Amino acid sequence: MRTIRNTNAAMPGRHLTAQRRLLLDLIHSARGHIDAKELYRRASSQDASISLATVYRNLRLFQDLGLVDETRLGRTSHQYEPKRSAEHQHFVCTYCGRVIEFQTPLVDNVIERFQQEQGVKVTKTEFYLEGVCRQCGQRKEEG
Amino acid sequence: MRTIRNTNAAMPGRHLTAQRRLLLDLIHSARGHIDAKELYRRASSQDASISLATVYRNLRLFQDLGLVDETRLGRTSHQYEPKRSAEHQHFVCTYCGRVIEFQTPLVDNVIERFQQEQGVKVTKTEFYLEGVCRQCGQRKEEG
DNA sequence: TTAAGTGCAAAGGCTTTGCAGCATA
DNA sequence: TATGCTGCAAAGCCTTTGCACTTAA
Repeated sequence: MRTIRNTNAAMPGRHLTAQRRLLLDLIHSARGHIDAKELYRRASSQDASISLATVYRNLRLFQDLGLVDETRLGRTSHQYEPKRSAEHQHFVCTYCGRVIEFQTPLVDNVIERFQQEQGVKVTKTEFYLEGVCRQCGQRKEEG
Repeated sequence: MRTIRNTNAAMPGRHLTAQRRLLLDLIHSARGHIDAKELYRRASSQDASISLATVYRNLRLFQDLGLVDETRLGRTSHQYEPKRSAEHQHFVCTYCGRVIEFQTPLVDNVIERFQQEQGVKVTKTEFYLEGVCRQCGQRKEEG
Protein backbone atom coordinates (compact mmCIF):
# COMPACT_ATOMS: atom_id res chain seq x y z
CA MET A 1 0.00 0.00 0.00
CA ARG A 2 1.58 3.21 -1.17
CA THR A 3 1.27 6.08 1.24
CA ILE A 4 1.44 9.75 0.51
CA ARG A 5 3.46 11.44 3.18
CA ASN A 6 1.86 13.91 5.46
CA THR A 7 3.80 16.97 4.44
CA ASN A 8 2.41 19.03 1.67
CA ALA A 9 5.34 19.34 -0.70
CA ALA A 10 3.25 18.33 -3.68
CA MET A 11 0.61 21.00 -3.10
CA PRO A 12 2.23 24.18 -1.86
CA GLY A 13 -0.33 26.55 -0.42
CA ARG A 14 -3.02 23.88 -0.46
CA HIS A 15 -4.60 21.83 2.24
CA LEU A 16 -3.68 18.19 2.21
CA THR A 17 -7.02 16.93 3.34
CA ALA A 18 -7.94 13.36 4.13
CA GLN A 19 -10.03 13.25 0.98
CA ARG A 20 -7.12 14.37 -1.18
CA ARG A 21 -4.80 11.87 0.42
CA LEU A 22 -7.30 9.12 -0.19
CA LEU A 23 -7.89 10.09 -3.82
CA LEU A 24 -4.19 10.34 -4.62
CA ASP A 25 -3.63 6.99 -2.96
CA LEU A 26 -6.35 5.38 -5.01
CA ILE A 27 -5.13 6.88 -8.25
CA HIS A 28 -1.66 5.59 -7.58
CA SER A 29 -2.74 2.14 -6.57
CA ALA A 30 -5.10 1.87 -9.53
CA ARG A 31 -2.09 0.83 -11.60
CA GLY A 32 -3.31 1.95 -14.98
CA HIS A 33 -6.27 4.16 -15.59
CA ILE A 34 -9.27 5.02 -13.55
CA ASP A 35 -12.22 7.24 -14.30
CA ALA A 36 -14.09 9.64 -12.03
CA LYS A 37 -16.96 7.29 -11.36
CA GLU A 38 -14.81 4.33 -10.43
CA LEU A 39 -12.57 6.55 -8.33
CA TYR A 40 -15.64 7.77 -6.49
CA ARG A 41 -16.87 4.22 -5.99
CA ARG A 42 -13.58 3.13 -4.46
CA ALA A 43 -13.22 6.25 -2.37
CA SER A 44 -16.73 5.81 -1.01
CA SER A 45 -15.91 2.37 0.25
CA GLN A 46 -13.23 3.88 2.47
CA ASP A 47 -14.94 7.15 3.29
CA ALA A 48 -18.67 6.87 2.88
CA SER A 49 -19.22 10.58 3.17
CA ILE A 50 -16.97 11.69 0.31
CA SER A 51 -18.85 13.40 -2.47
CA LEU A 52 -18.62 13.12 -6.23
CA ALA A 53 -18.10 16.86 -6.40
CA THR A 54 -14.96 16.49 -4.35
CA VAL A 55 -13.70 13.83 -6.70
CA TYR A 56 -14.21 16.07 -9.72
CA ARG A 57 -12.84 19.16 -8.03
CA ASN A 58 -9.71 17.35 -6.99
CA LEU A 59 -9.15 15.59 -10.27
CA ARG A 60 -9.15 19.02 -11.84
CA LEU A 61 -6.78 20.31 -9.15
CA PHE A 62 -4.41 17.37 -9.48
CA GLN A 63 -4.23 17.99 -13.20
CA ASP A 64 -3.52 21.67 -12.71
CA LEU A 65 -0.76 20.80 -10.26
CA GLY A 66 0.64 18.27 -12.69
CA LEU A 67 0.14 15.36 -10.31
CA VAL A 68 -2.19 13.48 -12.57
CA ASP A 69 -2.71 13.08 -16.28
CA GLU A 70 -6.04 13.02 -17.98
CA THR A 71 -6.54 10.92 -21.07
CA ARG A 72 -9.61 10.65 -23.18
CA LEU A 73 -10.05 7.09 -24.28
CA GLY A 74 -12.81 5.73 -26.45
CA ARG A 75 -15.96 7.57 -27.02
CA THR A 76 -16.37 9.74 -23.98
CA SER A 77 -14.50 8.23 -21.10
CA HIS A 78 -11.97 10.38 -19.26
CA GLN A 79 -9.31 8.38 -17.54
CA TYR A 80 -6.83 9.56 -14.93
CA GLU A 81 -3.42 8.27 -14.00
CA PRO A 82 -0.38 9.45 -12.08
CA LYS A 83 1.85 11.81 -14.02
CA ARG A 84 4.88 10.15 -15.54
CA SER A 85 8.04 11.55 -16.89
CA ALA A 86 7.93 9.75 -20.22
CA GLU A 87 5.11 10.36 -22.64
CA HIS A 88 3.33 7.16 -23.44
CA GLN A 89 0.52 6.15 -25.72
CA HIS A 90 -2.61 4.07 -25.51
CA PHE A 91 -4.31 1.33 -27.43
CA VAL A 92 -7.88 0.42 -26.50
CA CYS A 93 -9.60 -2.78 -27.55
CA THR A 94 -13.10 -1.96 -28.75
CA TYR A 95 -14.36 -5.39 -27.71
CA CYS A 96 -13.12 -5.85 -24.16
CA GLY A 97 -11.87 -2.38 -23.23
CA ARG A 98 -8.37 -3.61 -22.45
CA VAL A 99 -5.83 -0.80 -22.46
CA ILE A 100 -2.30 -1.38 -23.71
CA GLU A 101 0.25 1.31 -23.09
CA PHE A 102 3.26 1.74 -25.27
CA GLN A 103 6.05 4.15 -25.86
CA THR A 104 8.07 4.95 -28.93
CA PRO A 105 10.63 7.61 -29.77
CA LEU A 106 9.10 7.97 -33.23
CA VAL A 107 6.38 10.07 -31.67
CA ASP A 108 8.96 12.49 -30.36
CA ASN A 109 10.44 12.75 -33.82
CA VAL A 110 7.08 13.62 -35.29
CA ILE A 111 6.53 16.33 -32.70
CA GLU A 112 9.98 17.78 -33.13
CA ARG A 113 9.56 18.08 -36.87
CA PHE A 114 6.05 19.43 -36.62
CA GLN A 115 7.13 22.15 -34.22
CA GLN A 116 9.91 23.29 -36.52
CA GLU A 117 7.83 23.25 -39.67
CA GLN A 118 4.84 25.03 -38.21
CA GLY A 119 6.51 27.30 -35.69
CA VAL A 120 4.23 26.02 -32.96
CA LYS A 121 4.94 24.85 -29.43
CA VAL A 122 3.49 21.47 -28.48
CA THR A 123 2.53 21.12 -24.82
CA LYS A 124 0.52 17.95 -24.90
CA THR A 125 0.45 14.80 -26.95
CA GLU A 126 -2.08 12.08 -27.24
CA PHE A 127 -1.56 9.17 -29.53
CA TYR A 128 -4.57 6.96 -29.34
CA LEU A 129 -5.12 3.69 -31.15
CA GLU A 130 -8.27 1.68 -31.23
CA GLY A 131 -8.76 -1.83 -32.49
CA VAL A 132 -8.94 -5.49 -31.56
CA CYS A 133 -6.55 -7.01 -29.06
CA ARG A 134 -4.87 -10.37 -29.57
CA GLN A 135 -7.25 -12.23 -27.28
CA CYS A 136 -10.41 -10.84 -28.83
CA GLY A 137 -9.03 -11.38 -32.30
CA GLN A 138 -8.49 -15.07 -31.53
CA ARG A 139 -11.89 -15.39 -29.94
CA LYS A 140 -13.47 -13.98 -33.07
CA GLU A 141 -11.62 -16.43 -35.31
CA GLU A 142 -12.58 -19.40 -33.18
CA GLY A 143 -16.18 -18.34 -32.64
CA MET B 1 -21.52 24.68 -53.52
CA ARG B 2 -20.98 20.96 -53.40
CA THR B 3 -24.09 18.95 -54.05
CA ILE B 4 -24.82 15.42 -53.06
CA ARG B 5 -26.53 13.62 -55.86
CA ASN B 6 -30.02 12.47 -55.48
CA THR B 7 -29.50 8.77 -55.76
CA ASN B 8 -28.85 6.85 -52.64
CA ALA B 9 -25.65 4.99 -53.42
CA ALA B 10 -24.01 6.15 -50.22
CA MET B 11 -26.76 4.82 -47.99
CA PRO B 12 -28.14 1.59 -49.40
CA GLY B 13 -31.46 0.68 -47.82
CA ARG B 14 -31.76 4.09 -46.20
CA HIS B 15 -33.86 7.09 -46.96
CA LEU B 16 -31.97 9.99 -48.41
CA THR B 17 -34.06 12.63 -46.74
CA ALA B 18 -33.79 16.36 -47.21
CA GLN B 19 -32.34 16.64 -43.72
CA ARG B 20 -29.62 14.10 -44.46
CA ARG B 21 -28.75 15.77 -47.71
CA LEU B 22 -28.49 19.11 -45.95
CA LEU B 23 -26.34 17.74 -43.14
CA LEU B 24 -23.95 15.96 -45.47
CA ASP B 25 -23.71 19.09 -47.57
CA LEU B 26 -22.86 21.20 -44.56
CA ILE B 27 -20.29 18.75 -43.26
CA HIS B 28 -18.57 18.72 -46.61
CA SER B 29 -18.62 22.45 -47.07
CA ALA B 30 -17.39 23.04 -43.53
CA ARG B 31 -13.88 22.42 -44.85
CA GLY B 32 -12.30 21.25 -41.66
CA HIS B 33 -14.14 20.27 -38.55
CA ILE B 34 -17.56 20.99 -37.25
CA ASP B 35 -19.29 19.97 -34.06
CA ALA B 36 -22.88 18.95 -33.50
CA LYS B 37 -23.99 22.29 -32.13
CA GLU B 38 -22.51 24.33 -34.94
CA LEU B 39 -23.84 21.88 -37.50
CA TYR B 40 -27.27 22.30 -35.98
CA ARG B 41 -26.94 26.07 -36.03
CA ARG B 42 -26.07 26.10 -39.72
CA ALA B 43 -28.68 23.52 -40.63
CA SER B 44 -31.34 25.53 -38.82
CA SER B 45 -30.61 28.58 -40.90
CA GLN B 46 -31.54 26.62 -44.01
CA ASP B 47 -34.27 24.47 -42.53
CA ALA B 48 -35.72 26.09 -39.44
CA SER B 49 -37.62 22.99 -38.45
CA ILE B 50 -34.71 20.57 -38.25
CA SER B 51 -34.13 19.19 -34.79
CA LEU B 52 -30.99 18.64 -32.80
CA ALA B 53 -32.01 15.02 -32.33
CA THR B 54 -31.89 14.56 -36.08
CA VAL B 55 -28.41 16.03 -36.17
CA TYR B 56 -27.17 13.62 -33.52
CA ARG B 57 -28.96 10.62 -34.98
CA ASN B 58 -27.51 11.27 -38.38
CA LEU B 59 -24.01 12.01 -37.20
CA ARG B 60 -24.11 8.61 -35.59
CA LEU B 61 -25.50 7.07 -38.76
CA PHE B 62 -22.93 8.74 -40.99
CA GLN B 63 -20.18 7.40 -38.79
CA ASP B 64 -21.59 3.90 -38.89
CA LEU B 65 -21.79 4.09 -42.67
CA GLY B 66 -18.24 5.38 -42.82
CA LEU B 67 -19.25 8.65 -44.44
CA VAL B 68 -17.96 10.81 -41.65
CA ASP B 69 -15.16 10.68 -39.09
CA GLU B 70 -15.50 11.69 -35.51
CA THR B 71 -12.55 13.20 -33.69
CA ARG B 72 -12.36 14.23 -30.09
CA LEU B 73 -10.41 17.42 -29.82
CA GLY B 74 -9.59 19.28 -26.64
CA ARG B 75 -11.45 18.66 -23.48
CA THR B 76 -14.83 17.46 -24.57
CA SER B 77 -15.55 18.65 -28.04
CA HIS B 78 -16.51 16.09 -30.66
CA GLN B 79 -15.75 17.20 -34.17
CA TYR B 80 -16.98 15.70 -37.41
CA GLU B 81 -15.51 15.75 -40.88
CA PRO B 82 -15.93 13.87 -44.14
CA LYS B 83 -14.15 10.53 -44.26
CA ARG B 84 -10.83 10.66 -46.05
CA SER B 85 -8.67 7.94 -47.44
CA ALA B 86 -5.48 9.08 -45.75
CA GLU B 87 -5.21 9.16 -42.00
CA HIS B 88 -4.32 12.59 -40.77
CA GLN B 89 -3.61 14.15 -37.42
CA HIS B 90 -4.58 17.25 -35.51
CA PHE B 91 -2.95 20.03 -33.60
CA VAL B 92 -5.15 22.35 -31.56
CA CYS B 93 -4.05 25.71 -30.21
CA THR B 94 -5.18 26.03 -26.62
CA TYR B 95 -5.40 29.81 -26.94
CA CYS B 96 -7.37 30.42 -30.11
CA GLY B 97 -8.72 26.97 -30.95
CA ARG B 98 -7.10 26.94 -34.38
CA VAL B 99 -6.83 23.43 -35.79
CA ILE B 100 -3.85 22.43 -37.91
CA GLU B 101 -4.03 19.15 -39.73
CA PHE B 102 -0.96 17.26 -40.68
CA GLN B 103 0.03 13.92 -42.04
CA THR B 104 3.18 11.91 -41.64
CA PRO B 105 4.18 8.39 -42.64
CA LEU B 106 5.95 7.97 -39.31
CA VAL B 107 2.60 7.36 -37.72
CA ASP B 108 1.99 4.47 -40.06
CA ASN B 109 5.34 3.01 -39.11
CA VAL B 110 4.46 3.16 -35.44
CA ILE B 111 1.17 1.42 -36.05
CA GLU B 112 2.71 -1.25 -38.22
CA ARG B 113 5.29 -2.10 -35.61
CA PHE B 114 2.83 -2.00 -32.77
CA GLN B 115 0.49 -4.40 -34.53
CA GLN B 116 3.25 -6.89 -35.13
CA GLU B 117 4.67 -6.72 -31.64
CA GLN B 118 1.36 -6.98 -29.84
CA GLY B 119 -0.58 -9.15 -32.23
CA VAL B 120 -3.38 -6.63 -32.32
CA LYS B 121 -5.35 -5.13 -35.18
CA VAL B 122 -5.56 -1.33 -35.24
CA THR B 123 -8.76 0.03 -36.74
CA LYS B 124 -8.56 3.64 -35.71
CA THR B 125 -5.83 6.14 -35.01
CA GLU B 126 -5.89 9.46 -33.35
CA PHE B 127 -2.77 11.50 -32.95
CA TYR B 128 -3.63 14.65 -31.14
CA LEU B 129 -1.31 17.49 -30.27
CA GLU B 130 -2.11 20.48 -28.15
CA GLY B 131 -0.09 23.64 -27.73
CA VAL B 132 0.42 27.19 -28.87
CA CYS B 133 0.22 28.15 -32.52
CA ARG B 134 2.67 30.48 -34.21
CA GLN B 135 0.36 33.49 -34.08
CA CYS B 136 -0.54 33.11 -30.43
CA GLY B 137 3.09 32.46 -29.57
CA GLN B 138 4.08 35.74 -31.17
CA ARG B 139 1.24 37.59 -29.52
CA LYS B 140 2.39 36.31 -26.14
CA GLU B 141 5.97 37.45 -26.75
CA GLU B 142 4.89 40.90 -27.87
CA GLY B 143 2.28 41.40 -25.14
C1' DT C 1 -8.29 32.60 13.11
C1' DT C 2 -9.30 32.40 8.34
C1' DA C 3 -8.79 31.05 3.81
C1' DA C 4 -9.48 26.84 1.67
C1' DG C 5 -12.07 22.65 1.20
C1' DT C 6 -16.20 19.83 1.74
C1' DG C 7 -21.00 17.85 1.13
C1' DC C 8 -25.25 18.57 -0.70
C1' DA C 9 -28.35 19.64 -4.02
C1' DA C 10 -29.31 22.00 -7.99
C1' DA C 11 -28.13 23.38 -12.45
C1' DG C 12 -25.60 22.95 -16.96
C1' DG C 13 -24.01 20.80 -21.15
C1' DC C 14 -24.26 17.45 -24.40
C1' DT C 15 -26.42 13.35 -26.10
C1' DT C 16 -29.98 9.82 -26.37
C1' DT C 17 -34.70 8.04 -26.49
C1' DG C 18 -39.98 7.27 -26.61
C1' DC C 19 -43.64 8.50 -29.20
C1' DA C 20 -46.89 9.97 -32.59
C1' DG C 21 -47.09 11.85 -37.04
C1' DC C 22 -44.86 12.18 -41.69
C1' DA C 23 -42.37 10.97 -45.94
C1' DT C 24 -39.42 8.05 -48.75
C1' DA C 25 -38.79 4.06 -51.36
C1' DT D 1 -48.46 1.23 -48.39
C1' DA D 2 -45.10 0.17 -44.99
C1' DT D 3 -40.90 0.98 -42.97
C1' DG D 4 -37.93 4.34 -41.79
C1' DC D 5 -37.32 9.07 -40.42
C1' DT D 6 -38.53 13.28 -38.11
C1' DG D 7 -39.68 16.73 -34.45
C1' DC D 8 -40.70 17.30 -29.91
C1' DA D 9 -40.07 16.85 -25.27
C1' DA D 10 -38.33 14.34 -21.67
C1' DA D 11 -34.81 11.85 -19.65
C1' DG D 12 -29.89 10.39 -18.95
C1' DC D 13 -25.14 11.07 -18.27
C1' DC D 14 -21.27 13.38 -16.74
C1' DT D 15 -19.54 17.48 -14.82
C1' DT D 16 -19.72 21.97 -12.58
C1' DT D 17 -21.36 25.36 -9.24
C1' DG D 18 -23.64 28.01 -5.20
C1' DC D 19 -24.02 27.83 -0.52
C1' DA D 20 -23.44 27.06 4.28
C1' DC D 21 -20.65 24.36 7.25
C1' DT D 22 -16.11 22.40 8.46
C1' DT D 23 -11.16 22.04 8.80
C1' DA D 24 -6.18 22.41 7.84
C1' DA D 25 -2.54 25.51 8.37
